[in-house]
This record gives sequence, C-alpha cells and structure tokens, in this order.
Amino acid sequence: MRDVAALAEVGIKTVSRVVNREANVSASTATRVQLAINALRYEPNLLAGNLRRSGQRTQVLGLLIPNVSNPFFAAIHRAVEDIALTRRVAVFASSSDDDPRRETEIVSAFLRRRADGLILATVRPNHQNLQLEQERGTPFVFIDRPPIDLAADSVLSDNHGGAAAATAHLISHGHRSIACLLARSSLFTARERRRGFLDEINRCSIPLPAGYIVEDLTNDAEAYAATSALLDRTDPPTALFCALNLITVGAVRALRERNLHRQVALVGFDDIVLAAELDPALTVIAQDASRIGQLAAERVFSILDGTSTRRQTSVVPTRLIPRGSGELPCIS
Amino acid sequence: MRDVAALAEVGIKTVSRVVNREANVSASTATRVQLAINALRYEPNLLAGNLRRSGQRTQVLGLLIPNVSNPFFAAIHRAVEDIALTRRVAVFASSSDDDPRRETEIVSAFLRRRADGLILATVRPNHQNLQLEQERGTPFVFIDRPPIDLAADSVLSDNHGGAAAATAHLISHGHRSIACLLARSSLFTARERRRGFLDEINRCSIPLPAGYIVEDLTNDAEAYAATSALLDRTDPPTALFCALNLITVGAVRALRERNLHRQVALVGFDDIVLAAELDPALTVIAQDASRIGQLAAERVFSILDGTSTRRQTSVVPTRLIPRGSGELPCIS
DNA sequence: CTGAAAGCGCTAACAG
DNA sequence: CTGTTAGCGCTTTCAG
Repeated sequence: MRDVAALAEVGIKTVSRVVNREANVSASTATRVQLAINALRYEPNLLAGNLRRSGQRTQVLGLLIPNVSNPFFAAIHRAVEDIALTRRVAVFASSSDDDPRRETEIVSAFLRRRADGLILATVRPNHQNLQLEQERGTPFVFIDRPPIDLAADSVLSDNHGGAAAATAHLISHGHRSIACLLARSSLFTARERRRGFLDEINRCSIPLPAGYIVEDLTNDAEAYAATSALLDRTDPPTALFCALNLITVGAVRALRERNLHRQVALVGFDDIVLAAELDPALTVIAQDASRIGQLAAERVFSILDGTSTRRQTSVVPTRLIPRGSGELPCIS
Repeated sequence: MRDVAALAEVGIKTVSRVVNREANVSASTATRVQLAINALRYEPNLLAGNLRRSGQRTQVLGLLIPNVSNPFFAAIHRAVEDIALTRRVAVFASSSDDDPRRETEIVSAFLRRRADGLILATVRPNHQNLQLEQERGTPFVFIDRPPIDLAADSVLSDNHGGAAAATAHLISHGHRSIACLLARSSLFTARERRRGFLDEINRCSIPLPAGYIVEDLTNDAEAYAATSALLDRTDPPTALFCALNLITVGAVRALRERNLHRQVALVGFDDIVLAAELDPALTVIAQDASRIGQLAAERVFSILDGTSTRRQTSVVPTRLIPRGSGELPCIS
C-alpha cells in the first residue's frame, strides 16, 4: 500500500480510501491511485485490515461437518458458501470424521483464525467449552444435531417425522414385519429416527420381534452384513427402513444378492444419486440439505448483524419420494 | 495476550514463548502462564501473529473447484484437507460453477486473504493475470485441467488413456457402432476424452456415423435428451461411452426408459454411488480423486518448503472397473 | 531465562 | 478533499 501511495504521489490513507471505496476522494486522485494499483498488481491485505477494522470481523465462516465428501453435508456446504459469497465472506470447511477429538482440534483452529461465526455438525457430548466464546460474541449455529448443554441456535431435519412417515408408508402397503437399520446411537439423528420408527410401530400395534432394530451401523459393509443376517432369519422382515444413505446402499446390495429386491420393501432416509434408476427404484425420505445450509448461514449473519432477536431451533421438513421400493406389497 | 501476561505476572513476550513452545522458559514460569491461558480461555490470534511472523505464512490454502458438492471434486477436497491438516493448515474451498468471472472473483478473494498456496480447477481461457503473483512466490497447482499460458505445476487424470481403454473395451466386446457423449468442449477433460475415444476408433477402423459424437452436454437432463435422440435414430449405436458422471446418469435413464439397458452397452467415466447395484451394474473408468488431491497438496507444500526442484505435470492413472454394462455383447 | 521497543499492513480518529 | 498519528495483537530484534 505504501508503494502504491508513493507511485500515485498521495498519502497512504488516500489509497486506503480508494481501495475501500470511501467517500471524499476526488475523481482525478482516485484514477491516479487506481492506475498505481493496477500497475503494481496490488491486492489489499484483508488480514491486516481486519486487525484494526471495526468489529474485528475477518469475513470468514468456519463449517465443521463429518466429511466434506459426504453428499448430504457437501450440499449443505454449497448452500452455506452461496449465502456467504453474497457478503464476500469465505468459508473454511473441515471434516471431523465424527471424532470428538478431531472436532475439538478443528473448532480451536477456527477460533484461532478468528472466524466470525461457526456452523457445526457436532459429535461432542458436551459444549460447555464453547460457552465463554459464545458470550464473547461468536455466533454458533448447530446443524443436523443440536448442542447438548449450550443455549444456541440450531437447524435440524425433521428426523422423527420423516422416520414416522417412512414407517407409516410401509405399514399402509400391508407390511406387519418391518426391520429398522440405524446409525450410531450416539448420534441425535439416529435416536430421533429410531423414535419416529417406534412411535409409528406402536401406534399401529405392529409386532416387533427381537433383533428387528439394528443399531450402530457405521458404513455400508456393516449394513450389508446386518441386512443379510435379518434376511436369513427364520422370520425375516418383509420390509426395511434404512435410516441413513450409506445403510441403504449396503441393504440394497444384500437384497439384490438374494434376489429379494423385488419382494422385500425398502424405504431409505436421504436421497441418493441413481436411486431412481434402480429396479425397483428407491423410495426415500429426502432431506433438504440446501435449506439447512441456507438457514444456518442466514442465522449466523443475522446474529452478527444483531437482527436475530432470540435463539431459535428450526426444523426443516423432509419429503417422502415414492419410487417403487417402498410400495412393494406384503406378499407373505 | 496482554491479559494473560498480566495475570501470570510476566512479560507479553514470555506468553508468546509459551504459546509457540519456544525454548528459554523455565518450567515454573511456563506452568504459571499456562494456568493463566486456561483461566482466560485465551486462543492466540493466528492472524495477528502471521502478520509479523517470518515468511508471512497464513497457514491457509485456497481450493477452487467447479462445485464443492460434486462427488469427484469433493473427494479431491477431502484429500487436500487431510494433507493440510498434518501441517495445521486450513483450507478455503470455493465453487466456481465453471464460470470464469466467478473464478476470477474467488481467486482474488484467496489472494486478498494471503493464502499460502492455491489449488485450482480452472475454467479461465488464460492465466497471465496469475504470473506476477506466482513470481512473488505464491504456489499455484492446477488440478484436473492444465493452465493455458502459465508455467505451473499440474495434476491431471489420464483422460486420454481412460477414454481409449473404455472404447477398446467396448470394441473388444464386438461393438462397431459406438456413440460418445461429452461435456463442454471448452473443458480440457472433455477434449482429452474425445481424443482418446477417436484415437481408438480410428486405430481399429471403426466407422463413425455423423452425430455419434455429442458434445457440450452440461447436465443429466441434456444427456438424457441426447441419448434418447441417439437411440431413436434409424441407425442407433449398440454401445455408449459417457465421458462424465452426470452424463452417465442421464444416459442410464434414457436406456431404462426404452428398456434397452440390457442390450446397449455402456461405459461411464468416473465411478458413481450405487453403480454396482444397477441392473446391469455399471462399468466405469474410475478416477483416483484422492490421489489427485493428495499430490496437489503435497506439491503446494514442497514448493513452499523449497523442496520442489522444477515444475511438474503429474498424470494420475484411471482404472477400468468391469461390472456388466460394458460387457454386454453386440447383438445386432 | 526474560522483557522492552519496533514494526507487520492496515484502519480509526482526528487535524488541516 | 487529504494526510498525520496512534494502535489492532502479535513476533522480531536486541538488550538485560
């Protein structure tokens, strides 16, 4: 900036004014400065500027998700990025692998870099450590999973409603023998979907044999094994509710291997690429990832702007997409 | 930091030493400082520190890709993140939507934030604007697509080899009537895959009717339409080479709609979730996205470390995964 | 082993 | 309309 000022033969503050499009610069001076900027290919140092700038804003958001390459969370990431871009804010996206230690490390890295706000899909069992930082004015918005012991904003999917809708859908097609495959029960989403499933099962007085609820599935291989075991029972289920996209993939593989994919009904949670091209096409409960990301980012900015009045928890609706696999009738 | 120093009753520089694990601090002083840090929940301001720190490193990388929620590029992102994490470097990931203007905007935002290095999947027709910045010492590594008129490192897939292998595979299964569906020809990858396809077609003296090469497909809907048109010809192809994951999705839909999916062979470029569960399962040319991301990140750091001797272009091999759709014999 | 002074590149507050 | 001075939070340099 000093070099630009020297070349344009003005004070350093005038350069600052031109760069920040402040008022009180004559047109002729402004063009002279702009010429110098172009000649020197000067890019202002945003970091240095923000150090002194009012509010100490860094124009940076931190986004913590289980995996940047998980389609659901990548879609959230994209939505956050789009909202941030309208305010010229950049986004740090990091993968926690659902590991609490890694999460702590990453959040600390965001804080060291003075991110203006954080959007977190957390796995930590508590969030007391964030309270002080929150009181200092850093907005925290929790997505997909609520904070445990911290009063903070959150944006969640309607996990309970979606799971209940999936279960009701299977029941309405005659099924009375429905198994449920779930992710790690330490995850809020897994517990909520379990609750939705059970509530509907109980409401309709559907019997639930021991072992029909399988929990703590972490990947498609485990889901494949669990589905295989279910199908090989003497009392196999006639329908499956798969409460996670990766679980659906594993279950489909097990069904196809036994040539049962046209007999055993299936509803998955979360939409998947090519789901419509399978035979039968997959019936799913779709989550609105874009909406979640959008709401979370808007929430961060409204807290930053002081527009947000009080803490909110938003629940984003899910949508049942019938495509075939969930409409297979009960044949036994 | 001043508050910590006051509480621990030491000089500010001593706090700095403890924070940065520098030598020359007595154990007793160190613990006193550490206690104060914990009490105040002090997080050092990395931005302020980097302003003066030698080398002016910000510990930040900028990653520009077409879309953070595209599975191929999201996998690259994840790999870059993992390499960066080992050096405590954070990653800005931004989506260009393959829009040159948006790309320019994003690159400039990275530069203003003084990213230590940039990894770019570019769509710009020229890169002269980056030359000065490169000479100033900022490492640029191009992924997926090489820079046009800038001497810089790049990490690419073996597009030509993969496309040739796909084509040879179809030919070896008896096909003599093969259509090729391609992405925007402004993209390096599309042109290379076209070249691979054509080279193999010519090498084997396979006839190529007019219209068998469809270019500039941007999404699955366009691919669906283009495939439909091909299949409705009086001389329809017996095999398809789909040079992009989204194109494969659209083509599969068109085939299934006509109930031709078990007759017309198909090889796709890029692997897809559920590809193995389709009927027939999809034969694809898989790219090694993780490897691309890993190599690119390592390259950035080796330039930063001064370890890299001279500019390199790495070509990451592709791999043909036969699953069924590419092995359908020619029946006409 | 410890701390005071200077300064990274920029903006805030004020004076001309 | 323009420039000067101080200082953001930290690291460097150098003197105790």
